[in-house]
Amino acid sequence: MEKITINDIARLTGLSKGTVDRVLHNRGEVSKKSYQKVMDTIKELGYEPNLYASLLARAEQRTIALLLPAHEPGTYWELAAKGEAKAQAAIKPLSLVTRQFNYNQYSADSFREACARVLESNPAGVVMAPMFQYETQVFAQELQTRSIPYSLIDTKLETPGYLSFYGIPAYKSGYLCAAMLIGEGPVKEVLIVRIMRDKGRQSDPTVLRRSGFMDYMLEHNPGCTIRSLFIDPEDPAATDSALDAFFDEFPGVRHIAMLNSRVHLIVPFLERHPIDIRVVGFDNLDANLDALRRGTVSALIAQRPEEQVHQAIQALADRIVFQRFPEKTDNYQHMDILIRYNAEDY
Amino acid sequence: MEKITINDIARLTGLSKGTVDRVLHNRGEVSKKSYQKVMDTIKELGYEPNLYASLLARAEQRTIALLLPAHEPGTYWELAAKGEAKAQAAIKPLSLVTRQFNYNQYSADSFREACARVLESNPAGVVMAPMFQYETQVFAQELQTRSIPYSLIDTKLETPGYLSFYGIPAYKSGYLCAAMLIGEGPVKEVLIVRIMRDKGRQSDPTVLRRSGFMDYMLEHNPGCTIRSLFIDPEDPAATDSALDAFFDEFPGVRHIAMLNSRVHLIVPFLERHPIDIRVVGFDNLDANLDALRRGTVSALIAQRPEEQVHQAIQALADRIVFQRFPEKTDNYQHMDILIRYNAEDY
DNA sequence: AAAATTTCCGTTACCGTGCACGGAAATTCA
DNA sequence: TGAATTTCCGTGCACGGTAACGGAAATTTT
Repeated sequence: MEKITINDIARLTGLSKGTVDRVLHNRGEVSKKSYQKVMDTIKELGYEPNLYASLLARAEQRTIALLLPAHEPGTYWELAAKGEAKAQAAIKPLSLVTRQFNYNQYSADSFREACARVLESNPAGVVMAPMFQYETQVFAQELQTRSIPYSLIDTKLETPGYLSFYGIPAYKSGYLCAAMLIGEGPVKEVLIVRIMRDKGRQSDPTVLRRSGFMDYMLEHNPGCTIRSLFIDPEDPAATDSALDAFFDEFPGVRHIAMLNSRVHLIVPFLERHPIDIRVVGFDNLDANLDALRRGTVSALIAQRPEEQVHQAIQALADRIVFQRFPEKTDNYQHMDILIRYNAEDY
Repeated sequence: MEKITINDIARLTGLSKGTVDRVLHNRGEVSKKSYQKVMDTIKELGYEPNLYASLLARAEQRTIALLLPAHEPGTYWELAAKGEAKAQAAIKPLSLVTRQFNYNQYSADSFREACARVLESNPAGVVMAPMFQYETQVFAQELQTRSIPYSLIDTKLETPGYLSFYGIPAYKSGYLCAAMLIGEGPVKEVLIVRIMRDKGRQSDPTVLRRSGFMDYMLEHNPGCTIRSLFIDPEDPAATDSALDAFFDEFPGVRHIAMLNSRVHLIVPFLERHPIDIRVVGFDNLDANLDALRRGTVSALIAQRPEEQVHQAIQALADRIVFQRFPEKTDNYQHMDILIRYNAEDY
């Protein structure tokens, strides 16, 4: 089981390793005859280049671009950004670094502009959390022509030739949310609190999540009335009064779901009005975890965005450095259920 | 931002790279003074060895030994063994391989014998799931004198100089189990099904788990009667009749907990007797997951043993190859709550 | 046919570490 | 004090590829 090296090939073909190298990277300047001879004996001996030697000789640092929505402290995308740090450490020994590019998740223009910046940086790979179907496709197309591999996280938009996807199944997460909210028991009415800005937009995962929620309700609790209330994350006072007005009108509601990461927005209201309400939300933001530990929120469904970026970066690194392709393209992750008693070590 | 190499260190200290190398791998033959000087400038310049060059130069394979209880198909320890495969792939580029050594978890002799085999194989590191306090300490001692780093998983026994521990907090897991079983509601009586063989043994995590369970009951439901039933995993018929007898005597019981991974053992009984019983168990064995999906088991608390071995191996690899020490020695993992609706993508 | 190109290939100096080998300096022994 | 060890350290090759450089051979141009 001897290791075949480039020198063996050179010796056997009667050529020099310089020529063999030229063949391997087909950068020309080799006669047809020599080319064939080298290719043949490579195949015959099953030669495989030594990655380390190759990387050592090249010794350049390549970078993986991270294309994420801009994030304020304490918001969902900040969690994702945290995964970058972990991944950094892991890929550093591979001479890879990451670099983050942000865009405004409510502006396609800003996304386009961020894409341009990414391309300009000439990355070895890209991890992105896409929001805009069309723009993302255009970008993916461009990446493909430049043969830059890319992975998707969070939202799986249909784009050509992505290396891998990491995220939770959106529909099922809504279904699970409903199950956590009402269980099997009959409930007369539930409230879904939604974000005003999302009203027109209806991003893909939000729609799917709500549809999973609705289906669970239909299957397990068809008689239940589902009410909606829109709040403005920028305006806590308005949020409070909207909730006040809502409970004036529908005082019997005892179950609230929020299908996004913003459940902490309604926590102040809930804690001022000591009615026993069951509340289920998403994602392990610090503010959410605090509310969970205090008992104001009953359960959270968490999707570990840190893990998503971590794994996506890892997959890209494997592809870039080792030419390894992931076994599965679509990696749906486990949805974590957090309650008061298992949130501590999270 | 120039890359610091071993030559830079040599030049700056006025020594040769041979000496620097000896310091880096502390294989002696270096005077105290030189050692200090090298260490200082390494730290000062933030030198990090080039992985590729190192691997290229060495090109030998070292092995990490995995010391686990022997596992039949479909048992808890089989899950742990699965983590080995994942870790294999990750550490392969580091010229590391893993090798598994098994012992009978009910025989200290067999453990001792397995330890001997591990030592004989001269591993670069050891990951072990210990069961026997005394024997484990002896073994750990021996590893230390040979300066072989080791990590613990699953059960944290007090041993000298372990590199890291990965597992779930045993006490809290029992507490959580009780919470999942009865929630806040008052319950008159619950049944804990236990494994006969464990009766005398009382391994550390089992005791802690039960005590967490009891404390939750005491705090949230003091009036509840807690009954125990011992079953023999080797004898399904006896298990069935024991359960039959139990429910003849206490027909009112509607809540069952099993504080180990064997909840699947009582599933056949439960599915033949269509009483609406809430059942909570541990660990994502296939048989348990199936029962969960069918609704026979209400919830499982999973501890991802695959992750435990994976991370433990990774930590060891970091230590062995990069001389990097983990930030935290004790890594308590998150306890996953599995119910019917989030078990699919697990 | 000589000169000018072009094509093709071998040589060689790296890349950053690991480690065997041998020798100088310091220490211990006789 | 000289010999024998021991301690400590430098030298130099190996690991397997990469790519610049320059030169010989083949081809084209004048």
